[in-house]
Parts: sequence; C-alpha cells; structure tokens
Amino acid sequence: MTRTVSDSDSVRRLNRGLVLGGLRMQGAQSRTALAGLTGLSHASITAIMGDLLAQGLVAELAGERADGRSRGRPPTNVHFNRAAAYAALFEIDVNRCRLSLVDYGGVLVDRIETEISPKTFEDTPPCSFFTERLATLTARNPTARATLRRVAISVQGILERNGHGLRWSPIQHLAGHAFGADLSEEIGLPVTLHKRGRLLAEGVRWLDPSLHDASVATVFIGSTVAMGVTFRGQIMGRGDEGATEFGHMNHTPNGALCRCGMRGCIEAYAADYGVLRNAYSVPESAQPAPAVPAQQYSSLMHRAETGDRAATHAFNLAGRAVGYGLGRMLAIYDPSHILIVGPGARALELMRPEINQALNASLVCKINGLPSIVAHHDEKEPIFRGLLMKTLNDIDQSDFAALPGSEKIDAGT
Amino acid sequence: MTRTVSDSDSVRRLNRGLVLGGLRMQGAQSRTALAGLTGLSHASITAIMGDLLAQGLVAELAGERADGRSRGRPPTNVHFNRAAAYAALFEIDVNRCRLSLVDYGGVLVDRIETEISPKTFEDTPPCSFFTERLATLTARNPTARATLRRVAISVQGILERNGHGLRWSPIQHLAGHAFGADLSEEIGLPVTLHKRGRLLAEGVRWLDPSLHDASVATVFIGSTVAMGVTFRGQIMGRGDEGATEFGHMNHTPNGALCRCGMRGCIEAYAADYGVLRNAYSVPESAQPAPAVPAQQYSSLMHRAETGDRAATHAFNLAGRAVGYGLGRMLAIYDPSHILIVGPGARALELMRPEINQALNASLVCKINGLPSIVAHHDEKEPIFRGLLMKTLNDIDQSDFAALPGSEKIDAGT
DNA sequence: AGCATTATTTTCAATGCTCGAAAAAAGACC
DNA sequence: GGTCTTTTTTCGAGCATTGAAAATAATGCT
Repeated sequence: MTRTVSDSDSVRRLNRGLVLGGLRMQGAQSRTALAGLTGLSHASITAIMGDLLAQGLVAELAGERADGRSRGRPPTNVHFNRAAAYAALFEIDVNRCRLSLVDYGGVLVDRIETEISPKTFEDTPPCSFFTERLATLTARNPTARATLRRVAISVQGILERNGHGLRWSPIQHLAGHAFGADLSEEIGLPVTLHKRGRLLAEGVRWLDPSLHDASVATVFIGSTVAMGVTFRGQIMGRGDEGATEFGHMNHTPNGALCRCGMRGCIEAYAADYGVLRNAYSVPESAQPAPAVPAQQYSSLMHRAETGDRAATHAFNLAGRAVGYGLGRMLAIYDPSHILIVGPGARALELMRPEINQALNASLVCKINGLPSIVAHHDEKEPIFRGLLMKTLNDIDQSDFAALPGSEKIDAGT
Repeated sequence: MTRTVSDSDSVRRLNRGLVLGGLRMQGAQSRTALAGLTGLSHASITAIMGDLLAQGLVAELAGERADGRSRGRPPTNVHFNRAAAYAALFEIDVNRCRLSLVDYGGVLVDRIETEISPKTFEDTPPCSFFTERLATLTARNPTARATLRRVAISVQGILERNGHGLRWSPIQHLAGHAFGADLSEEIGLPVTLHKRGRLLAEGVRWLDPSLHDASVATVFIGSTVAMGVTFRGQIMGRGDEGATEFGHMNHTPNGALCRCGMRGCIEAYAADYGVLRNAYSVPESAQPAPAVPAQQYSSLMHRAETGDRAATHAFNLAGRAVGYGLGRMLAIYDPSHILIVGPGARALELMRPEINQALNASLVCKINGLPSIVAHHDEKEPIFRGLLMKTLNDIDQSDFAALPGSEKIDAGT
C-alpha cells in the first residue's frame, strides 16, 4: 500500500507547492529569486507562474524594488493575490473567543471578539456557537464568503483521535461534541482543529526564520503550561496523534492538585496558579484558582526578583518541575532549540537555577551539556500567527498546488 | 534552500526505490504483484525491472508458484540478486562482539564472534579492532570484498551528534574515539553507527508486518532498559538527534544509583541489576552489579511468580519506574503500540499492575484510556534483524535507487 | 489435436514536465 | 543612440509515466 509519487502530475504539484511555499516564506519576490530559492530552472518558474497568474492565485507587483544596483532589466515581483481565498480562524480560550477573517495574503480583514463564560457552551452547542459567529462574519464580508476555503479552530485540551472534536478540554462543556465534523457538514467547508500548544510551535517557526527548519521545543508558561514540538521544520504528529501534553506530564507522584484533576502535573507547579498557590503556602491539595489576574502574576515575579523568600521559593518549585520535565523529554526527544514563551517567559531567569539543577540530574545533559534555553518574550501572538500560517500553507499545498480540474477536496476535518 | 525534487530523474529514483522497497518488504514476487504494491503501471514496472535486471541487482526466479489457481500465463517472480552487494554488520555488546557478513538478499554468509573484556579497547584502539576483524572476514570471503558496500555498527550509549563516534558508552573505553569516521577513511566505505535501542525498533518493524508502518514504542528490558521509537514506520531522528535514552530518563530525583553514574534512572529500577538489588534489599546507593547471570534473573522472576514477597516487591518497583516513564513519554509522544521485548518481557505481567497504576496518574491515560502494552518474547534477534534491514534498505535507497552513472556516494558515516 | 480462456508481460504512441541554451525585453550608463 | 546588464520568455530535446493493444504462456474443454 505504499503510496506512489510518480507521474508527471505529481511532479508539477510538487513544484507548484515549492513555488507557493517560497512565496509564503519569503514574501513578494522576482521570478529569478524564486528560481534560486526553489532550485527550479527559470524556464519552469515561468511556466508555473504563468499558470498561477492565469488562475488568479498570484499577481504581479507593479512597484518593484532591487536591493542595491539597478543595472539590467528590473525584476517584476510576484506575490499572492489577496482575494484568491479567505480563511476564518477561531481562537477559543477559557474566557474569550476570537474569530478572524484573513485573506490569502495573510492580511487580517475583519475580527469578532466574544467573551466566554463557563456557561457559554452549556447553553449553546459548540457547533451553533461557531456557525452563528461565522454567519455574522460572512454577512459583513460578502465578497469573502464565496472564496472562503477553510475554517480553523485553535483549541485547548486533548483532541479526539480523528480530529473531529475534543475528548477533554479546560474550556467548560466544549469536549464531547464532534463540533469540527458538525461544523464542516453545516457549512460545507473543511474545518480543522488545532491544539494550541502545537500552533505555538508553528507560529514560532514563522516568526523566527532561523527556526523555520529547525527542531524546536516551544514551551508556553502562563495560565497553563503547554509545549509544541517541531522536528526539522515539521510539526510532529498529525491532527490527532503526537500531540504533546507537556503541562500534564507527571512531575511528582501524588503531588500538587492540577486544574485537570490529576495530581503532580508540571502545570500544577509551573502555571501561574501553581506559583501563586505555593507563594502563599496554600496546601498543594487545594483547588487551583480558576483564573489569575495578569498583574497579580507579574507582581509575584517582581517580588521574587527583589528577593522575597516565599515568591522565590514558589518559582524555584516551578523551575524544578519544568526542569525535570525537560530532562525527561530530552530522554525521548532532543531538539536543537528550547524556547520559553508566554507570560511566564519573564520568569525564566528566576527558574533557571532549578531548571539547570534538574537537567544536571539527567544523563543526556551530563553527556551533551545543558541545552540552551531561551525566552522569547517579545513574540506577539505566536498562536494566531501559527494558526494563520498553518491554514494558509494548507490551502497552498492541498488546494492550489494541485492543478485546477483535478480538484479532490477532502471536505471535513 | 528548499531542496528540489523535480526533474524526471528524481521521479525515476523514487520509483526505483519504491520497487526495491516492495521487494524488500514482500520478498520475491511477480511484476504484476509489484505493480499493485507500488501503484505503478505495469508498463513502468517492466521498464524499471529491465534496468534492474541489466544492472544485475535483481534476478528472475525460475521456479514460480501461484497461490491457488493456475490458469493463465504463469508469473515470473523476481527477487534480489544476492551477489549484487554485501554488508558487514558489527554488534558490539559489553562482553562480546559479533561481525556478520550478509549478502544483498539478506542471507547470512559468514560470522565472527569475539569475547570482549573491559580491557579490550584499552589496549586496542576501536578502529584497529574493527579493521582487523573486517580483514579476517574479507580474507575468508574474497568474492564479497569487491562488492562490500557498507559497514554498520550497533552500539550502546550516546552518539556524537555527527554520528562519527560515541560520547558515552557502557562499553569501556569505546567512547571518545571517532572510530566511525576513522574506519570509514581506513577502508573507503560508508560506516554507520546505530544505537541499539533504535535498531530494536527497526527490527520489530520488519519482524511483525502489522507494525511496519505503525507508530511503535519498543521497550527493551534486560541488562539495560532501552527504547526505540518509530513514527508511522519512520525511525524518528537521524543518526544523532532524536535518539531515545528511555532507560536513563529520571524516575525519582536522587533515587537509586544507576550504572551510568546518575541517580534515579528508570534502568536503575527496572533492569536486571536493579530488580536484583531491590529483591535482596541492597541499598539503592550500592554500586550496581556489573553483570547478572541470566538464570539468576529468571529465577527471580520465578520466585515472584510463585509469591515470594521480596521478589514481588522488586518487580513492583520496576513496574512503577517503567509505568511512570511510559506515562511521561505519552505526554510527549503517543504511539499506537507499545511493545516490551528482551529477557524482562517475561516479567511484564509481574509489573503490569504497577505500570497501570502509574499510567492512571497521567491525564493522557485518564482521557484516552490505558494504552495496550504487549510483550513480544519470541522475537529472535530483533537487533540483528534491524541492523540488517536498515542497512540493506539504505543500500537500496541510497545506492541503487539512483541511476547508474550518476553515482554520488557519500562515503563516511 | 485444436481452439478458447485466462493471466502475465511487453510494446507502442501520446502526454506532460523539466532543463539548457538562446533570444527577447527593459532599463541604466556613457 | 549604442552598449551593458539583468530578468524573462521561447524553443527544442530528453525522459518517465500511462493506457491500450499486442504478445506470450500455460490450462481446460471438445
């Protein structure tokens, strides 16, 4: 049952994909630049670009710009035709939902934000919730409706293996519905669910070019602890399998109570609520706070930075949990980069001593040395970015790399 | 710098690789069967097979056999021409070295076994050790010498990132030499080093067809604890990166002393010496026994099976270590199959209650249910098998899938 | 024996893609 | 206006795949 990648049609699809990918990665550029980037000949680029132009997927950019010299024939830059497609992107959090309409060029066109309460999905089935907002959006943007190609949803929790819904989620009443499949059926478009932690990894990949093809573990620390992993530029695992649940990796048997109901998860020590609980010497068995205000978390960091014993201790415990978690991860998967992002990234230096000490207890670190762990606090919206780029890239490769006429759309997630 | 896979040469290489892969997986078969297996047309199979025959890589099999009916023209089976290539395979263990000469059909041609002592590599540099044995082997098999294409070495320990040698190894004095690169230079052939645990995964993949393209974590329990992982039939990671060090994942901070010198590794509880130590209530901080006789280990199992308290307790501790380790792995990587192999596989049922209890402490298992964990004790020589198939497959895909004339051999590891 | 049937392989012409080389295009420079 | 330089396009050649038709090689029936 090995899949064949053989006929000349596949070659063309591959090369179209290469061209679109180059454009996605480097932005508007000349045909010559694309030839260099993709390794294809100028002749092939001309042929492929002719098709793409005829299909209206790309457009020639009037104003062209050579970097330094301006000797010979000036290059004609090409870039995505923004109107060629649209995507609707949902980001669901515990307390808010954001729906963004983006065009094929990756530009934000419209956005709807909604507050969510624990009762939201108790009263409204998730599918209706999404459908309603989508209807509002398309009503406001009639031109986009016709060429809307994808709906992608960023979720937290554990996905069904088939990707149709969630098995578990910290967002109340969201799990247990196959809302991805339902929504797809309802609107007749592919709907994909993405785990938030994995989008983080995708976003980081696009925001920092040096990480685009690297093996990276991106750890989010904030109201939760999550990790997304890439392996040489590929996100590991498909929709369902391979999702990482780093925040809920066990740190200590029968340890602190986690929001998920288990005990001893890394998150229960390293997420904001865990640090808060330990800083105030609340028993580990106490129910976690439902939400921690941002300034309370950041004042905790400030106290630790200025020497407060209790706060320091709490961050030490957090560092220890993260450190042992990373050390255990390294025994399975050893990425070339480890990034810490999210509100907790600012606390990296507070945690680092304990992280390093924990890592030193692992053979891999003893042999290979400590991995470099860096904080990226200035990334703005890596999750949105990840959702955006992943979805557009998916449109490029699945829909547009194939020749028109042989459209074989897998509707559904 | 995206790599191009474009011109018609690549297509042919891909399809030749597909054909060779089909032959490798299913053995001798007719052209029609290959067409079905690879998805290529009969015409293409004929063309490709013509080339392969002309190159002497495959041969037509005289005696052909249809399964049931024998109506039409009888099929002509093709299979590998055994003399087309040879590979030399080293398996280095703590106390023995085995060098096997295999032909392109995977048949064992000759074998040299040597005892190893802790002083072996103190007196002799590893490279000379390998060169000597290789010289003996080729002297005995002059015909194979000319078409020897690969030397592959199964090792234990942590590889250098470039794969040229070992950074650390339980085999004395083997680490610290770039013996892979040296040997390659010496004999002018590619030499590859493979971590034993990963070959295990590769071997299991070939021994059980249902696992060939699955995502599997294979855990070896015996004198060490090791794990090899496949992801949809691909071994994760390249030569260096992505190697798993499951046995040395931390189980308990400052726990039992491991052979590697660290404390609290899973191996220190679950390998034979760990179980032995706990069964006899030797302090956890005691230096591990250098080697445990097989019958001592198996009598320990027998005692536990017949209710001996101390032995049962020791296996409980082992199960707990393995269980928490697997639970922690599941937070990063969630394979569809978990296999236990090696001498310790017989003890799976002794360990299972504690394994399950540990897994139940992880959120992933709570949500997805316990993974199925099965023992494969009847596998014979999965490591040799893995080394063999990986090496032959590498010859197929790297050397022979490319058209003759455009040979671009990367000598060296 | 002879002919129809069945199944595997090979042959053949058509299609489509890439590539290198050469030509064309579009300005800048003098 | 002519020369240079750099980007694009054009053109013919080469190759691999494919579907359909032909060839091949037995078996089974009359």
